[in-house]
Amino acid sequence: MPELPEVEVIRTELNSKIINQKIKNISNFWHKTFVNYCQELPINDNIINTDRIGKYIIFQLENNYLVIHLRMTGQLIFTENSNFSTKHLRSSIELFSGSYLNFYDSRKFGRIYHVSELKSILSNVGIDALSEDFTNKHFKNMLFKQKRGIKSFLLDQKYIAGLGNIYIDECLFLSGIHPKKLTNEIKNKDAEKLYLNIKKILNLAIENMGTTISDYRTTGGGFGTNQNFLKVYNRENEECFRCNSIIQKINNEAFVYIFI
DNA sequence: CTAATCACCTGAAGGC
DNA sequence: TGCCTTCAGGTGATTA
Repeated sequence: MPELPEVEVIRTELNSKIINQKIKNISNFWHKTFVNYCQELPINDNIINTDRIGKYIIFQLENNYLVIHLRMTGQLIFTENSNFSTKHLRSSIELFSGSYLNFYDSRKFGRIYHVSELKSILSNVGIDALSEDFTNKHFKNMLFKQKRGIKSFLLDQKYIAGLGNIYIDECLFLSGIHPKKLTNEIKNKDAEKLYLNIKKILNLAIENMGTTISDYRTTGGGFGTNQNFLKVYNRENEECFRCNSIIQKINNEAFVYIFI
């Protein structure tokens, strides 16, 4: 499912395609997908810039923003003409260039918000995991103030934004930390290791164009390749690469792995 | 405060 | 073939 790396690949690809393009029309085919907090649709607005916080993609318009969350199955597909599939098409942004940015979403969980202020949507979203302001010190401050399972903490977007099941499992595995380990009991050295692995694994996944397990696609409809390098996610009942024991799943929530 | 559960939705996969 | 159940899991709301 799309997490920070997938969303960042999509944002980067779109950046070169839609900046300085003018919106001609927006068509919506599922009543909940497009959430308009403004008076009108942003027709005739220029797309000035793109940004990303956690799993949210942000299009800065002239006076307001489009904020997109793909949730589980959302896809943003860019096409240069009107010859495209309408299966699972929930929203379509037509540009004056004749191109379309189409939002496909089989499960209908994804959203496009049209807002005049970002805080109306992003007020509960914490610091982006790849932000330069997200430092090791900042991480440890948040970590040691909590007393909860480390995976649950990392999943909570109000502290660190962008991590989901795939990359949390990979980061914890690489750091040798059990997903249910309590945050306040994690050793200083392990916390630092985890911090560095978060940055490392996210950046590697971006280089690999994201992880395609089922629905994630790049804006041209292509697959990522990072699924070929996963060490623990999606490997239930397979042998651990480190100790050869069998990887087990707990509560649909996390993976357990046994160390030598 | 945290944890657990449900709701939102659909399609794929597996059992019978 | 077909019906039924389970599972995938991001987020927000609700309950304990």
